[in-house]
Amino acid sequence: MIAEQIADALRAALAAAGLPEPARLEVVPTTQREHGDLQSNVALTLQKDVGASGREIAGRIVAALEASPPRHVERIEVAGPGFINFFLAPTWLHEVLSDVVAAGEVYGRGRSYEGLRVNLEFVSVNPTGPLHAGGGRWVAVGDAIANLLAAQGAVVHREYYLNDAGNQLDTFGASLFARYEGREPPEDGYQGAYMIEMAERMRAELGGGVTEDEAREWGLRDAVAQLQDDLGRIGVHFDTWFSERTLHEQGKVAVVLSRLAAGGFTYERDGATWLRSEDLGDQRDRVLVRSDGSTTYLCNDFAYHLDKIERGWEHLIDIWGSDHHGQVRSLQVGMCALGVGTVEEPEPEIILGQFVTLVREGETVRLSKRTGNIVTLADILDEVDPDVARLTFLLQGIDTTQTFDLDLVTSQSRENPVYYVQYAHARVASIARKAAERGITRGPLDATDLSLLVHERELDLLRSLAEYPEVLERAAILRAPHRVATWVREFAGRFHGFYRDCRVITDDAALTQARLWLTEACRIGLADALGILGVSAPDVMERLDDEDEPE
RNA sequence: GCGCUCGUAGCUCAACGGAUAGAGCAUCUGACUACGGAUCAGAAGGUUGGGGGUUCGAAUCCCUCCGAGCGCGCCA
Repeated sequence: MIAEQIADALRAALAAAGLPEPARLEVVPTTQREHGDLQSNVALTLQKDVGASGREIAGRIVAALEASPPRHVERIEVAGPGFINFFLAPTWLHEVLSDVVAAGEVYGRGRSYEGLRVNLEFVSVNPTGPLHAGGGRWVAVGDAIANLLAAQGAVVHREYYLNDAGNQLDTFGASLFARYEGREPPEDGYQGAYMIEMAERMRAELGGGVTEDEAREWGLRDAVAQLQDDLGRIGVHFDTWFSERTLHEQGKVAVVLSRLAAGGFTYERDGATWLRSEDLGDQRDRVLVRSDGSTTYLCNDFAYHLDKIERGWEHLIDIWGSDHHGQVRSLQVGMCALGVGTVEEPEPEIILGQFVTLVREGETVRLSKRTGNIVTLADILDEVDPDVARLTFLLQGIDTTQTFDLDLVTSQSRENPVYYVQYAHARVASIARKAAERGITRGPLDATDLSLLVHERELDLLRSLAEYPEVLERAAILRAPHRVATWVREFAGRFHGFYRDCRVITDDAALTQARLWLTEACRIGLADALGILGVSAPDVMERLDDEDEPE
């Protein structure tokens, strides 16, 4: 990579000029063309240590650099308060094209997490009903993060934690049973209309004489089947559906309790067993075993996360809704007491996501599975492509609440950015088809004169491709798939601009060859980024007619 | 009351502590009888909620105030 080459040259120049080397030496793309291609702030960071102005230090560095200029560098200048700007010859971008094509499907992959065995748990909503629309955010984000980590060499396991034990399920069972018997569900039960349909299906399948226990079990299986169906429709597969019950059946919860007790982390009060979590850094102590002998969710969660470690996963990541932020510390300090993770690097890592606000006709739609006012993910998928749903959820970072306008996403789904990006991909494929029709095929890359690619549009595409590996790496490290979405939208925009200004198939055979290879590199970038996001990259898109235009 | 998260164009959102804060939508003006017009070019739109501080440099880090969301159970 050119940035590393220049960073190396900078280090040599610093040594030659008798200057110290900063802890972090940055060489990054410029934000403005007139500043060149790459910039370094190294002189600015040294001002205090060296006791000279940024411009003065930069001047000394540049003088040393120019004694033996790095490859591809045409010009170096000192700008502003002391930035060092590098103006590169287009040849560096032609090498990028070769790199992309040579790497093919693995272009952009990194090794930040090479070999790390990661267990990523996400979605994990209670099996008491369908996935609601906002849950789609966790589905899309979790799957994309899994892809990002895998692209950095991690071995990623997607896991769904099935809360098939505990109060929620009992309440759910009681509600279903009540509907089955034609009664209203309990006051604190599940009131949703889907429960009535579920009860009818159960009656059709099992007939009469069903007990409450049987109803709960049937409902559980039915709800899980629905969840799996919804997830299948949006194209997400979980490697493990982990049953909470097995933790109890295999005595894993009891083991956790005895280990914590043996470590002196627990005490008895008011007939309950408490964890000394405040001493460990939590806001207060937490109950592990209630006075009725049952274990709390937190206690079970310790057993669950310990089990993940025992199954061989080195790093645990959970994606939670922000309403659970109060539990993060409790879980992490407890795991620490159990010998998993440290204060500095706690396990599990928790990614907190803000909620989705659904808006319909300008009004916020309040969701509640309990009261039954629910818009499901399936409802959304009935109206839009899974690709549209996925990308919509991936457009923005998860640390702010997302407004999901149902009217916009459904009635104007054709204006969704997903089509903008997919269209770029389809255009590449279309060019290839058109070339084939005319009997033009790509020759060997090493026999292609890439130096013909000098149009600003062409160079912009290659600049984007050059940055892509770093975009992927940062997105993985920051757990921020929206960065990939941002990149691919910009890249698609650059492709559309190129398409307009640079005709690929022309009478100029040499230029046609070079541009065909360029479009191939673009295809690789588009397809890979879409793949990371879990969005398909079609070769053909349905033609839109004017009659389809909504008025 | 205490804690967590957030506040950027009319709207929805970007922006490794970097130079003049960027896109899309909406609005306005334009574009090839063309490799697919689900496209492209341009205009307009900002005191980054307010105020302090840290430093060469702050939307970003710290403090404070204002506003929003969410937590603070022997619920999950």
